Amino acid sequence: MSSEHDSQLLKGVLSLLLLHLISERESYGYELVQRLHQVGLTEILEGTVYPALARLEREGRVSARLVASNAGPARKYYRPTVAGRDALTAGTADWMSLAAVVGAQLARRLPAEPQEGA
Amino acid sequence: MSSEHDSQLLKGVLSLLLLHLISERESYGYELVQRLHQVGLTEILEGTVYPALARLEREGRVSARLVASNAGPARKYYRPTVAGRDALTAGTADWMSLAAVVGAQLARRLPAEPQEGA
DNA sequence: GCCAACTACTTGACATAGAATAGTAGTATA
DNA sequence: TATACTACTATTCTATGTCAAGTAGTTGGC
Repeated sequence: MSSEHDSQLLKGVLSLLLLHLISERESYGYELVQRLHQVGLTEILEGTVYPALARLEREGRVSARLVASNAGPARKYYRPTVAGRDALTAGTADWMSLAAVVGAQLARRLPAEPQEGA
Repeated sequence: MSSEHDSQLLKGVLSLLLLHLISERESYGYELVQRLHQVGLTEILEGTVYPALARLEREGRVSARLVASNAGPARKYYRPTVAGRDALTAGTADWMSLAAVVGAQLARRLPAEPQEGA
């Protein structure tokens, strides 16, 4: 349902999600795209994820290591650095507090509509 | 607390909030900045809100009328158009569903931490 | 009547980050 | 060696928030 013209809404959230996912389990770009699709973000493309990972690496929030694959080119596995975990914690708090405000405002428009996103 | 380096997190959300606020009550730019500050978004500047309103107007999502003020220049009062209300409804649904996913993911990082953002 | 202060809106240069698209390269299989 | 799938890289475009400055109307002190 919906989630077709998010575009801007994803800004800033994607890097947070990526940090979270690799913090749950070391992962590589291609797989991260699939994991994002699995949790419902089906419109996120490789061309969005790879640059985001490169940004995170350049900023020192994730570290990467190449691991040979038996089904294609080597995979670049990412895991958060200490700075990455800090950023994730801070970013999560940021997002939570903004979401609380936004949610409180926008929720008024959906008086008692059942949500199935949980 | 926090809400200091949101920057990107606000993308797309601001126009939604503006549509919501003027849909609650017709309002003008200067006042909208103050209303945003009141609900907790204290870092939003005029230079952010006015261009956002101009964009919404250019896109036909809000209409504006000038009303003379007794304490300064004329105020430009905004209210949503039909397209604006549609955009608000669609955008709210979009945000809610994204927030559900993001919240479900990120919430795991804060097992039982009390939130005071409500 | 002029100047300061406050209200309110406008504008333009800038940075960030996601979208779109294409391209490169490794492995396997036929 | 050609095809298909996996996986990463590179380039360009665009939307939108930030920053900073500026315009203009009203009021009040002097």
